[in-house]
Formats: sequence, C-alpha cells, structure tokens
Amino acid sequence: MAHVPTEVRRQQFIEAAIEVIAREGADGATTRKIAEAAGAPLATLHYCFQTKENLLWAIFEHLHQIVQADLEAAVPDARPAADIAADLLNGTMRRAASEPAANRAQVEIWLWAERNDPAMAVKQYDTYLQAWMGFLRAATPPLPEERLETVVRVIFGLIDGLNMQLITHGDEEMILRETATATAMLTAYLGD
Amino acid sequence: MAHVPTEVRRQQFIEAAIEVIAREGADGATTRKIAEAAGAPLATLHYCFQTKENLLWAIFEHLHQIVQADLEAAVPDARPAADIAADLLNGTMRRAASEPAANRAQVEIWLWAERNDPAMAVKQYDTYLQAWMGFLRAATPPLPEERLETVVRVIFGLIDGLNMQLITHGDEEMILRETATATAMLTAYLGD
Amino acid sequence: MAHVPTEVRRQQFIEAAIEVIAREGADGATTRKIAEAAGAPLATLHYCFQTKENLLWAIFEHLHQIVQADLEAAVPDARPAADIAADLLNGTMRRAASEPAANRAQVEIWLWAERNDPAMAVKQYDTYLQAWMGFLRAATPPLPEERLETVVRVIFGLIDGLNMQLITHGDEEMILRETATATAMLTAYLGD
Amino acid sequence: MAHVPTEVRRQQFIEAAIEVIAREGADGATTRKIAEAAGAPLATLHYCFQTKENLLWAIFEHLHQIVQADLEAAVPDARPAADIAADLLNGTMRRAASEPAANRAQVEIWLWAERNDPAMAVKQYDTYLQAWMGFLRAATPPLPEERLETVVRVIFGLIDGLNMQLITHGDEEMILRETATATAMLTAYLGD
DNA sequence: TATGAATGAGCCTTCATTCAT
DNA sequence: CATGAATGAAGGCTCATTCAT
Repeated sequence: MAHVPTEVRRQQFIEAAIEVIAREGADGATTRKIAEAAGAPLATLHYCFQTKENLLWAIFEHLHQIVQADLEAAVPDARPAADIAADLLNGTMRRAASEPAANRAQVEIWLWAERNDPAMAVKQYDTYLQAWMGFLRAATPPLPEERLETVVRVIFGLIDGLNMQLITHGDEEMILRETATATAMLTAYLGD
Repeated sequence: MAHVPTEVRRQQFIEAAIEVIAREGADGATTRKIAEAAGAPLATLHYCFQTKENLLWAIFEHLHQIVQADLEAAVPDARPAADIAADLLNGTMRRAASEPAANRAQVEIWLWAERNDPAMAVKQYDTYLQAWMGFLRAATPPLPEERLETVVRVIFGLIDGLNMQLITHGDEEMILRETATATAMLTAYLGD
Repeated sequence: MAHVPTEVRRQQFIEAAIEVIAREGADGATTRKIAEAAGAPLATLHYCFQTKENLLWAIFEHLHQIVQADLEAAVPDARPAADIAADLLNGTMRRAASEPAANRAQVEIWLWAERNDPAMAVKQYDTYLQAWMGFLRAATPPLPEERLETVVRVIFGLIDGLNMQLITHGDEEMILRETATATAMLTAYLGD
Repeated sequence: MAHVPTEVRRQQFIEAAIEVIAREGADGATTRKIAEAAGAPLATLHYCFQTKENLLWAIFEHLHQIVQADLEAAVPDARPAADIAADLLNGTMRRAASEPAANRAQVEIWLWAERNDPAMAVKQYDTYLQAWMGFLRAATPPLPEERLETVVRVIFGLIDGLNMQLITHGDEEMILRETATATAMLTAYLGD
C-alpha cells in the first residue's frame, strides 16, 4: 500500500474517528469502525496510535488546536465589550453549525476526557478561558477585571448550551436565531 | 433472598445505574457494574428490564419525571417575565448542583438517547419547552408570543451550558455565582 | 448446555490445559486451544477463570496438590536413609514416566511461574523441600541434620534432571534404567 | 548508521535475544523486544534472520558451540573415572552459575527446540553424550563400556537438575555447595 | 543495504444476553 | 420467581512478517 508518512496517516485516522464518534459516541466508536471509516486496516490504526486512548487524546488535542488557531487569527481591538463578546459567540456558533460532526464529536470527547482525566479537561478549559479573557480585556471602555472571568464563563455556558441544542435538533437555522437572541442578551447585559 | 416487589427492584437498579453512568458514561456502564452497584445478581437486572436499552430508557424517563414533578408543583403566576425566568433558572441549577451524579448521568443519557432515537429526545425536549413556555406565558406584562420559544430555548441553553461547567469543575460555589451572572443577563434582556 | 457446578468445570479445563501445555508450552497454550481441548466455548473458560493467568496458577496449584497428596499418603518410618531416598526417587520417577503430559506441563508451568512470580515458585519449592526433609529425618540411623537439606536438594536435582531427559527422549524404559543408576549412586553416597 | 558486517549484527541479535529469552521465555521474547534490546530496528532483525524460528535455532546452535568449544579445549587423560566426572560436572556448573542469563535461556530454548523439532534436540543431546563418553573412556582404570552411557546420562541429569535449581533460586553459593554434594555422590558411586 | 510503514492472523478479554434449574 | 451457569459476538491489542523506498 502507498507509503505515507505516519503523521499524515494519523490525521486521516483522526478525521475518520471524528465522524464515527459523532455517530456512535466515544465508547461506541470501536477501533474497527474507525479503521474502516479511514479505509485502513485495523492494525494500521494501532501502528499509528498504539492505543485507542492515545487516538482519543489526539482528537481532543486536534479539536482544541482548530479553535486555538481561529482565536490566534483574530486580532483583539478596542471596541465595546458587548461587540467583542458578540463576535466571539457568533463566530463560534457559526463554525459549530457548519461542522456538525466535529461539533458533536467535541462534546462526546469532552465528556470522555472528563471521565478519564478530569485534570486534563480542566486544564484545556482554562486555556480557552484565558484566551477569551484576553480578548475581552482589550475592550473599550474596559470591563472591570473582576467581572471578566464570570462573563467569559457564562459566554462559554451559552456556547455549550447552544451546542447541545444543535446536537439535539441539528437545525442550523434555528440555532442561529437563538444565537442572535443570546447575543442580544449579552449586549443588554454588557452594554448600555 | 428477601422478596422485593419488582417495581422496587427496578427503582434500585435505576438508582444504581445513575451512579455508574455518572462515573463511566452510558456505554461504559455495563450491566454487570450496575448490578453490582445495586447489590443484585446480574441475571436479576435482565429479569427486571430484559435489555440494557430498556433500562436506559427507564432512566431517561425517571430523570424526566423528577423535573416534571418539580414543574407541576410550581404555580405559574403573574409576575414580570424576568422574575419567572430567574426563578426557573435558579431552581434548576440549584438542584443540579446538589445532585451531581444525577446531573452528570442526565447529560450522558441525553447524548445516548439522542444517538439511539433522536425523535424521542426531541419529543422530550419539546415537553420541557412547552412547560416552560406555559410558565412564561403567565408573565405580567406578557411577553410577545413569538418571542416565547426563543427565550425559553436560550434559557435551556444557559442551563445546559452551566451544567457542562458543573460537570467539568464540580465546583458548586462557582456555578452558583455564574448562575447569578446568567440571571442578571436574563433580567437585563427581559427588561427591568 | 448441561448445567455443571463451576468447580467441576474448572477441573475439566485444568485437565485439558495440562495436555495443551505439554504440547505447546505455557505461552503457546492459547485459551482457544485449551477451550477446544476441553470441548467448551472460549467464553466459558473465562467465566471459570477470568484470566489465563488465573488458570495457569490453578494448574500450578493442581500439580502441586497431586504430589502433596502422594506424600501425605506415605508413612515415614525407621529405615536406612538410603532406602527412604531410593523409594522417594523411584516413586516420583515412576509417576513421572507414567504421566508424560503432566510431567511435561509441570516443567513448562514451573518456568512460567518462575518468570511471573519467582517468590511463589520458591515458596512452593520449599514446601516440597520441607516435606522430603521430614521423611529423611525419620531414617535410622539418623542423617546429621546439617546434611539433610543438601541431600534433599540433590535428590530434587536428580529428579529434575531425569525429568528433562524424559521430556527429551520420552523413553520410559531408559529413564527407569537411569533412575536405577541414580538410585545406586544415592545408596553409595548415603551409606552401605 | 555505521555499516556493520552482517555476521556481527547477527551476533548482537543473538546476544540480545539470550537476555530477553532469559527474562521472558522463548515465546515471550518477541522480535520487537529482541530488536530493541539489540538497539536495532525490527526490520533489521528479519533482514538478518528472516524468521524468528531461524533466530532461535541460531541461538540453539550458539549455546551449543560454547559448550562444544570448552569440551574441545579439555584434554582427556588417564585418571580415575570419578575424577574426570567430577571435573566435568564442576566445570559445567561453575560456568552455568557465572552466566545466569545464558543458563536460563539455554533451558528455555531447549524446551522450545524439543517442542518444535524433537529430533534436532535429541541429535544435539547425543552429540554431548558422545563427547562426554569419550572423556570417560580415557579413564584409568577403565569403566566397563556398557556402563558408560548410563553414567553420563545421570551426570547430565545432575547438571540439568542443578540448573533448574539455579534458575529457581539464583543462589550461586548454594548451587556450588550442592554441586559438591553431587560430586561426592558421583565419587562414592564410581568408586575410589 | 537497510529500514519506516503496513498488515493478516490471532490473542486475551468482556459484553449483553439466554439457559436451566 | 430468581439466579448461577453458559455463550456468540465483538472489542482492544500484539505478533511475526512483508512491503516499498
């Protein structure tokens, strides 16, 4: 079979795994199903990741990096906090709505991670938290530092909650409508 | 063994299963582990529920009924929408924070149900939706009918999101603080 | 399938396993082969022993008990040490020669045990040692206490060595001839 | 990588394999573990030996040659049979005690060989047998020809048995003490 | 020649479920 | 009714070996 660098193979497996996990959950996603979805023999999957656990953490990391990359592309600038928050919320939800499999897998993996290594889950959560707090800190007029964390946490809550609904209904249009409502709420709260 | 009515047995299994599911997820909760947690022979579990799927749906139903009972106890009355919403949100989150296992199992079962019979999940979701819309409809001054659904959906989103954070951090105090922030947001949005 | 108490099933598996191990070694004796030799489904083997390791230790124990039972049946009495030693050596080798599978499995299991839990192997070895020392202690005229252990150890060495040859040649007649030579040697050494 | 002549490579693998086999048995010694112990890529092992079986036979041969070389260095001379036998026994056990890994691997490989090609095992056994019989034939006064074989076989038994104890206890001092006892036994038997 | 990449076969184990008493 | 015993199906993983470069 075509000789492919292991790193590339790994990406193929990760992609395939995300689809399977979205469909069957983290536990239901057997290595055999994932290998089949990737069009590769089972043994190749284990050649690349050794264990299923490794693969799942790699996916965890992968999904993390996608978000991370997006955030790094954004440039924090001096606007009202409400606008910044609205942008972040809308951007995130639009992406989620456009990639339902990744979105669903994200939640499944999250729960799996939380079950298998809670500390790791918290650590990653905090990475996001710090990043978003950084964005809001650039707001003009500035938000009082002591409110920053709670505000971000509630925005995260909003995102997670909207995600759960997206998972349940899979209705892109509806979710965007609710995102708008959530945005209005945020604006009402943060802004004048 | 002391004769125990089947219905009681079932409740014991359900209770035990909730704990195991909170710890191991819906797929990771094997019938053996559940039976052991219930202090009953494995065969008895199948004698009561026939299949694992039946048991899981029974739990789904059970958790549903708890919330349902709570709602039915409440009396919709003529107060500002913001107050009603705040009460519902706070009550729900307080209960969630006080029963972490049930809360966690709820999410796991939800995802499981969504995977195995999406229509059923949607149907139950809509039951909640209608109930909460009913509460808000009693508000004075009334909320325009066409905003009702979206508002409730966003509140649900808030709840789900806060729940996810409760699962991740398990920090009761923090979650109540964020619930307060979310409440403030709701109030700001629904008007003073 | 016929309902059989687990303890009986276990014995059947042990018996079957001994044959397979004699043929294929402890590592080469797969649970599938053993189950097949026992005429039982693979899952039943694991129902009875959980793990292959458990099964192997059970065999270890089983073979130990056979010898142990034999020894307990024997009655130490006041004869010359040379006679006692000769009897023990001959009895052991005769049994070994008459049950080649058990004999071979014994060696394989021994090496396996030694690899997986050396302390356990040593402990069992010492049980034998003490038992045989007890027999020789009854000799008349008595052997000096300080020679007892070494003599028994060398007899054990003789047995192990003859066993290895039995394994290699599988020639019962020859081994009995050599056992006679070994006996003569023992007699020459322990006294006239 | 520095170019290394294939013959040297092979020796490195053999050496590494002996260590791994001593630790894990012949079946437990996977080609991966051996390659790792040799500090070489897995594929290189198969490049040198094609199959694991080839490697094991090469080890079998290697261990054989070490003993063979030792024997050839010795010069049979006209001494009492008891002295010659004592020298052979002591020399062999001293070497065994000083190289526990090789000694242990020897036994493992022997059983493996015996399982995979009994005829080959017997053939090698007979090589040793003839060599040692040759030594004893030089004794003065001569041992009757018809006793030669059995005597050597019993000495071999003694060696194998002491080896097994060396494997179990790994106690060099004790084994040399028992070797002395065995020697005394031989001497008593072969006569002064 | 040397070696990362790839893999079919098979291993131990576990699962939900059913059977037999 | 209740439950030890039993099991087909499947799961994660490893192994010796081969391929492709």
